[in-house]
Amino acid sequence: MSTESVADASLDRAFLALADPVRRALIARLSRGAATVNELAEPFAMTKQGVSKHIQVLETAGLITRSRNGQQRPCHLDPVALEALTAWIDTYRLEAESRFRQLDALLKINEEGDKQ
Amino acid sequence: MSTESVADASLDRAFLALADPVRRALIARLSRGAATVNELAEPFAMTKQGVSKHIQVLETAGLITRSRNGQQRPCHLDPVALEALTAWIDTYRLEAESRFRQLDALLKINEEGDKQ
DNA sequence: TGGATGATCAACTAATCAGTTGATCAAGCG
DNA sequence: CGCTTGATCAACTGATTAGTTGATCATCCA
Repeated sequence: MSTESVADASLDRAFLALADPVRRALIARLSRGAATVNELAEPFAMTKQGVSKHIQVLETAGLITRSRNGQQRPCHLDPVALEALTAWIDTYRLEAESRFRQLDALLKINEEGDKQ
Repeated sequence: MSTESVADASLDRAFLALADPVRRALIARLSRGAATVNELAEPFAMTKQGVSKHIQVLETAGLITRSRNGQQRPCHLDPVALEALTAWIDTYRLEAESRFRQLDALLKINEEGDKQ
């Protein structure tokens, strides 16, 4: 296993970006389609600057991209970036699950042995 | 879609726990089997107290559990907690991917129309 | 009992983060 | 050109985080 996969600073930014309910709500909204800062800011009891900062965090983390439409700069969710995160988690989740299954099997064998 | 799924404070803690290379390395190590604080601390240029704090963050986030073996308190990775995170991400990733496919199909139809 | 070991608690510092206000930039419109 | 609107930049405050040192707790063992 490469050490990079845990020391990668882009994972720092991506997971940190998800560690905030406002940013998760932004992602949930963007999964239903692109939106501008004003549209994204509307549901929140927060200034537009505040939301803009959150969006910058998401963009720096690579989770969203921006386009240009006149004055507006719509945000788009990037599914590929999200997949990189699930891929990281699954690497270790599946390894741990595999271990658990082996352990269960081992315990079962010992139980059978005890009966005899 | 429930609003809780983005405002859940346990997701805050879990994603924040992953937003640190030391803690990700601990998870990578624990995916290969349980380990004590001393064992986990060994590879790091950090005090044991520092590593112990990271472990507490992981435990509070629900990503690991502790058991008791005499003096030792081994850490175990919890695959179920990891799966909750991939499940959250996948909800929005799949939705966004589905949108992208629809958009691609739409563009393709317009291209065909232009030819005629 | 008394010492060694695994691990945590408490207090402190330096750095980072969330949110605000006020100013600024850039594009559209009369 | 002037004015409005979408969005960002800059500076600042309060809260949280990462890491340290020193002390304490709990368990094992001679």
